[in-house]
Amino acid sequence: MIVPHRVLVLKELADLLGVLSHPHRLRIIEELRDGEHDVNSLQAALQISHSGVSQHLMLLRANRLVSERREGRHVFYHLRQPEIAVWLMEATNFLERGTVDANELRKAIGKARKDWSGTTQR
Amino acid sequence: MIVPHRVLVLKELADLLGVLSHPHRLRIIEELRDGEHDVNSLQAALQISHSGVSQHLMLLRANRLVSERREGRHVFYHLRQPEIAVWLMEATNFLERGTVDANELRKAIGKARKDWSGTTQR
DNA sequence: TGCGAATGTTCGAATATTTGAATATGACAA
DNA sequence: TTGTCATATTCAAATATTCGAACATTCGCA
Repeated sequence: MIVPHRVLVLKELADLLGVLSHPHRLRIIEELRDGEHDVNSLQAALQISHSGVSQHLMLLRANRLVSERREGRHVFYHLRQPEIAVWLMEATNFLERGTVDANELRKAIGKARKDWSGTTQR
Repeated sequence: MIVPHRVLVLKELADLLGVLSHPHRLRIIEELRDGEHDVNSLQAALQISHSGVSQHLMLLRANRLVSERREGRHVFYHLRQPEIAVWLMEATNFLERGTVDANELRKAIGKARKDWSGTTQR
């Protein structure tokens, strides 16, 4: 039995997950969680080349995860749907998969959750 | 300021999302949502080569998303954390991103949600 | 024992993603 | 207007992913 709408939705969902599946892009989303930032401040936070930041932002923009606001020569980016950051954080529940040292990871997850809790806008 | 535990967690999270970001693997997770299936029945459902199914299962297994139960010459797979299927379904909220025809996608999402609701195993 | 069905593994070609370097644009300040 | 800073875009190399075909293994049954 062919179920075309499922196939379509799963394709879209896979694309979305693919866009999200990069540490730098997750960091960007994390940074934008508590409000807008310009490219410079993102670059400072991520410690990668500005062209890298720019390209990741381009991908996020193309997939409508962020949008921009220009102000003079600065471009400020913000999350279109801040709830996505909350949703991503829930994924830490599924994270203990034994690929790195389990204890170290568990501790890191605990700390990260603490960092993240309560800071999300809206 | 360097925040190593965040980097670690985001790396892990990105890996997880990467594993999930393939339509066939999402289909497998969807199929397994309501209980275990063997490779054959998954292949019948997905309509791809058995080696494809096998390779996707291998990846899911390596990332501890599924586990197996052998019974004679059959191998039955099930989700380690069925809640992950529920979590994935929530992502359909973020899906309307304009990459395909928005109306068509909206309709498909509606149907898929209907299919999915209520069927998930505890 | 030997055959066939169910599953797993390996390989290489095709394709996609990531990266940094180089170049371009556009706005502000002097 | 000229220079410079913030951001975008393009390109090509390096790397990773996906896929099907071929081969391997294991189990159950005749």
